[in-house]
Amino acid sequence: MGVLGKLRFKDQAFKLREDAILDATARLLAVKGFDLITMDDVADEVGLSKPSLYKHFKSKEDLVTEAMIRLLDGALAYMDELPGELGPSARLRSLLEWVLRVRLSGGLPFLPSTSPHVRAMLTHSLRYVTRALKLHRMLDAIVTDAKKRGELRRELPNDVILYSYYARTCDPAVEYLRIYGKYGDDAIVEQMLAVCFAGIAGAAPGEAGARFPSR
Amino acid sequence: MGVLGKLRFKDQAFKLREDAILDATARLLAVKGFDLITMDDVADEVGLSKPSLYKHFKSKEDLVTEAMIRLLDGALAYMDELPGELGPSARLRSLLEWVLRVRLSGGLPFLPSTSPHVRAMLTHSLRYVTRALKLHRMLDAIVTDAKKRGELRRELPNDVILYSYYARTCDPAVEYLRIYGKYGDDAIVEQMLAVCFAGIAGAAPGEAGARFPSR
DNA sequence: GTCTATATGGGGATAGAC
DNA sequence: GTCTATCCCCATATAGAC
Repeated sequence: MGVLGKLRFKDQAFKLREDAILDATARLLAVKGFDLITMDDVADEVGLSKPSLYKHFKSKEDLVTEAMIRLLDGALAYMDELPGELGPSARLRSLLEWVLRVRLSGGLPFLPSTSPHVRAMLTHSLRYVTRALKLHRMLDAIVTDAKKRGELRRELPNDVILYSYYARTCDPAVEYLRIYGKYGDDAIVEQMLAVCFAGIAGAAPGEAGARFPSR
Repeated sequence: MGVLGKLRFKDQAFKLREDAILDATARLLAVKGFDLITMDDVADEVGLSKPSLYKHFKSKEDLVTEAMIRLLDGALAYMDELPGELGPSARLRSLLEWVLRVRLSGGLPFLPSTSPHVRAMLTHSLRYVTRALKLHRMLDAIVTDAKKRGELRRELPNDVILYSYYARTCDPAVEYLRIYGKYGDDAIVEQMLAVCFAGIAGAAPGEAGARFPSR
């Protein structure tokens, strides 16, 4: 072993510390959002000093981008592990449930929704965009399949379904239900899934479908 | 008239300028969000200098809170103007449509969703909370009524419906549809309403209702 | 690679003239 | 009440010792 083993050990430790930093970043992102995070916060959370952070990530934007990339990787890995016999609609449900549970356990920043600044930052990262596009295409195919089977409403365009779906992953209703509604995590997930897929409207189609011209 | 008339004229001008400031604030909030707005931005947008802003509003938080209050007042006024014969579900649709159209025309900050900081700030304003509570109670009664009529799903608790409804007013899907989907405003509003009330699931209840245990 | 100490810049808020 | 000029804190990022 010798020198090579030592180097690999060092690399491992380095990687572990990086993971710890990214964990802390994700946790803080979920609580404070991008703008209000300070590098001091992250450093304190990990138990490192600020300059050490900059040895790992060259800027705050880089750090946050990396955390978001890891998040997408988690989602992609989750999709890969789903059993092959699962139908398209169930796949969508399952992924949304996973994302909501990650969020409820304090891990996930509901970030892509936030400021234009953050969106611009992420879309300028090739590595992020690559993963986002891969996931998007995968989900787009699933939606198409689900519509074919009648599991999703055929009259809705794919992008309307997908963007609404993405929005549910960062839906503030989750926070409201936890803070004001006093629901447990399981109940929140269940309700969110129900509303996402079935909507809030009941069986009376007359009134529910009625429109009132605004202005 | 004399002195009194002059004073009233001055007050009117003052009020008009305040409205202009609040308009600009709302516009900027919609674009940049609370954290990224600077008082210089607002001053420039209105064509005033920064210290003059502070003659009208004692702090940035005060300014933004006031803008949000005016927004709620607008919603309350809109609800008052709805024709009495309109059913509960149609009232909900109509208000959501109004909010979305305000947002699409660049006016509305989808704020209450954002950071804990902003939420704390607003909940500490008695005037804001009063209005929010008034609107909330009004909508709660409407939801109860709608469920009774079968226009909304009876198995959903009121707060689940309401928080989901609130979340739709600041749904990032609107931005995505405009930016990537290239839809017109009318189409976006229509799709958003459809998804909100009817969900994305289709008529095949077997698969759509299936669950997959996460983890 | 890790720390203490510091440079730099931006933005909220104000002083003081007019 | 409006402006110009300024204060001052805070947060990103770095210099330099160990």
